[in-house]
Amino acid sequence: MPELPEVHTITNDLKKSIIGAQILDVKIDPQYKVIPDNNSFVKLVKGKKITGVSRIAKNILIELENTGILHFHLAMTGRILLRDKKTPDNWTRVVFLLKADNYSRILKFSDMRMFGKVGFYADLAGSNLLKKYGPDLIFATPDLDSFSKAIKNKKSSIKNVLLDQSVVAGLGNIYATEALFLAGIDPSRLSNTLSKDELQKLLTAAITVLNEGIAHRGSTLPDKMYVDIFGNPGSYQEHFKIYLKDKCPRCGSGVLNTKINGRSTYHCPSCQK
DNA sequence: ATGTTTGTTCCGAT
DNA sequence: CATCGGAACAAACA
Repeated sequence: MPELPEVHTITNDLKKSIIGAQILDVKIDPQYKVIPDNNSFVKLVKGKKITGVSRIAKNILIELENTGILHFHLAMTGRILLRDKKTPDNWTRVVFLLKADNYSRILKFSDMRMFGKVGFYADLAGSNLLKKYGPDLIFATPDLDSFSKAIKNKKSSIKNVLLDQSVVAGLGNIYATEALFLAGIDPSRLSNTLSKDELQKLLTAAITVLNEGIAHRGSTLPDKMYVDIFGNPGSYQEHFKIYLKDKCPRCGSGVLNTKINGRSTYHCPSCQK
């Protein structure tokens, strides 16, 4: 599910909602496995105070006073929910009981398909999170030269390269598809055939769609899987130009739905060259 | 029953 | 050894 805009929205909302709270208790579904292991996780996290919330690429980090970092990756169907009272939520895997001076809340990690990850790390260095990412398209926008170099270094379709988080961090299947439409580039083009001008358009388009996604609090597809921490859907899906579309909004041509490296791709054969 | 699905990692081929 | 593409991870829905 979540690409950068969804993860960014969740991170910002958590930042406003849970900093200063103490984690009174942690419950893990015994069928579910966290890192390093369920027993150690509970021991390490229980009783700790939350001092910060941040995002690295599509990872959410909750900093705990003096002890370390809670790490969440939502993958395809992960959710983080903040509830005021006990509420039945599907696919709940880990539950944190939070207590602050003026409230008690329940923080839940839910994940239908269980591709996501929950872990505790004593520090960032132990987490691998610092190594594998290219520049964050929102926090550390690359300049054209470094973007070009990273893109041309790869031998694959431009769509596939945009999904490679070690090239640039943040795009997923939907926003990469939208960015390529906005830039007028055929997603199946080999990345090393793009001109400087096309790369500039693509970089600008990628940053634009991610910012618009954030402004609309993310995208919720027809399956309703993505919701924010309050359980509310995003609305950027109402502004998709090409993803899931039949007709090109620019020229009216039929949109082609193809697969590139196994991922569903939409493009206009007339507007994207 | 079969084919889809917002992400990432691992493995075999090149 | 590095890189790429496909399979796998697992669950629900049409």
